[in-house]
Amino acid sequence: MFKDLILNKIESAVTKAVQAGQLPEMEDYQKLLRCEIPKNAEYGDFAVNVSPLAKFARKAPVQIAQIITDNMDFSDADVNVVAGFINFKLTNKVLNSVVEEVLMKKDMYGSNESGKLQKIILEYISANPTGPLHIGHGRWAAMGSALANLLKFSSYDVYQEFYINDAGNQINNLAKSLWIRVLQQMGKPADFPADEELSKNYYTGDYLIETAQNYLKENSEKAEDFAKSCQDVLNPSDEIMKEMAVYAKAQMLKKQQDLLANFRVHFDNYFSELYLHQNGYVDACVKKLEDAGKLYEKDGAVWFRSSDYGDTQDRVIKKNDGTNTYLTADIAYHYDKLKRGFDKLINIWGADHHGYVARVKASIEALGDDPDKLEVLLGQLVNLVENGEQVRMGKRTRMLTLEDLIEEVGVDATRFWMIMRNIDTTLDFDIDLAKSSNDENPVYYAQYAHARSSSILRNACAPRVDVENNSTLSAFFEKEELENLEKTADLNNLWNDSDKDAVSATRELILKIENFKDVVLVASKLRAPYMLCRYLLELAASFHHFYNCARVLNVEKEVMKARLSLVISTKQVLKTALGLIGVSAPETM
RNA sequence: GUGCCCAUAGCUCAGUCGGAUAGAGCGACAGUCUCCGAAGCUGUAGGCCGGCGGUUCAAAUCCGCCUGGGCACACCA
Repeated sequence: MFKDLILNKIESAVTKAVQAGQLPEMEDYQKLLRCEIPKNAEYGDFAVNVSPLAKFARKAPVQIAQIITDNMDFSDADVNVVAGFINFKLTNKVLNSVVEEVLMKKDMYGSNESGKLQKIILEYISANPTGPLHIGHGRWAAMGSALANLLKFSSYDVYQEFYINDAGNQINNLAKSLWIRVLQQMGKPADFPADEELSKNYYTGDYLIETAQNYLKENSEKAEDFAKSCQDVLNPSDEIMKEMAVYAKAQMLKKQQDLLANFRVHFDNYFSELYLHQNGYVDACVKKLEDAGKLYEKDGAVWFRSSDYGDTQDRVIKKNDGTNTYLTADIAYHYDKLKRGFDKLINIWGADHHGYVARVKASIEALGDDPDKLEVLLGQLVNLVENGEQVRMGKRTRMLTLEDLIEEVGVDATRFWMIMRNIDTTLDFDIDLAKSSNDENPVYYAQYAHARSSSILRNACAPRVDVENNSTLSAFFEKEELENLEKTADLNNLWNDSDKDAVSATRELILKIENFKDVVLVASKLRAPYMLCRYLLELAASFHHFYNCARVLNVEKEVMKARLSLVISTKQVLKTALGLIGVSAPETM
């Protein structure tokens, strides 16, 4: 990366200056220096502000900048000093090397090794298998999968997991609800309680009707027997409950999984909460906390001393009816993750769960591990906007599921919009905009750049029509010729154009391509896939600008070869970046 | 009431460890297709970075207080 290269040059220049007595010894001064891209391109391609050194060097920033520059030997850039800034403008030769690098590394261009050896388990969505995924889940789904791609690209060893909350009361409610739907489908008198309080314990949405139909298709005889034996419709026997629970859970999970696959989200594992209970993991974990002296009894319940570890208060781990709380299973789950040998536990949680972070971290520490291994990304929620107004997800208005949304706006647009914003700002998802295939929709802007680059490459190899003579001309290039451009193209031809705009657009585009490496690195470090979206829009803009300033085809042959090399590089980076966020890179649109 | 997050152009948002004149997109206005895809490009207008203090050579950025919004404060999951 050029940024690193420049900082290295500065460091050796400083060393030289210190030896020459022009600058005093400065401890850890490197930390103060940052290589950045100037907002104003007139200053150059990169800049380093040396003002922070003024205090230690006891000199004015301009002087320091001048001393460093005088001691610098840097043939790859024009260097100049403005105030406390050292500005760098790279030579064309170095810019050529960027294009060469992309052509050589192809799919791997932009990847880095910063995450080497770190084993990460990334947990996200983790919905109850009690109904369809909603739009909020969609944000975690898109972000989580994009983050996984991104981290892998930075050489992290990423394992993606979905925690199924398939134990507890909600499942009983699901089973009861399915039973009512099954009876209804059999034509028997059955309905949810009319009382509003009581009906809260049922899933009254239509989606269980289909599940009931499927159940009857496969189990009609069994259902008849159940129906005969059932005395109280609202309180079926344990046998019926178990049957309904197992069936409903499996169906709901299957539906969720199918939808996620369609949404380009792939988990390495679906981890069942029930499994934790059934294998005694939860009890074992409670025992371990007890042995560590971190539990006590009060009011008939068992409490965990989470406040010993920074939580605002202690938490109940066993209710006075003897059953575990949700937290208990969660503690066991995270303990299990650690036992599986992961270095980092990254969770994506909705902001409404932020209160849980402290207690789960507390449990990790109480169980003798490092709480900093747990990294929770708290995501703000999604507001749906339609016709310029917020669609409340409440009971009265229509229920829009993730499936509905994807059907309405498509996978690409949904994913892009879900990832586009920083995770800690509330996302306004404007359905009308996301659906629109016009210039208001950023997804198409990025994809269009890819389609356009593809189109140029197609045209380069296609026979041409001579309108004046109504005859056919041969193509500019054979396919093989294009594939071997990195060997035959002389990239110096990028810079021969007397048109200043063409040259500066070329510079801008190449620098943007080079910037990709830095974006991947920073976005990985900050766990911020939204940066990829912003980058894509910037890269697309640079490409469109280049396209309008510099003709690629039907110019002098050597110029064509050089510019086609750049088009191929751009197309590659667009494709890689789109791939990381799970959005398709179309050849045509 | 307490804790977490947020407040930047008419709207939606960037601004990575404090640094040069605060940036995009949309919307508005004005240009631009006998030429590789006009889903594009070029230009103009638009800002007391919610308010007040503080730290600093330097604050949208850090600290304190205030205002306005979101979320959470269960022996629910």
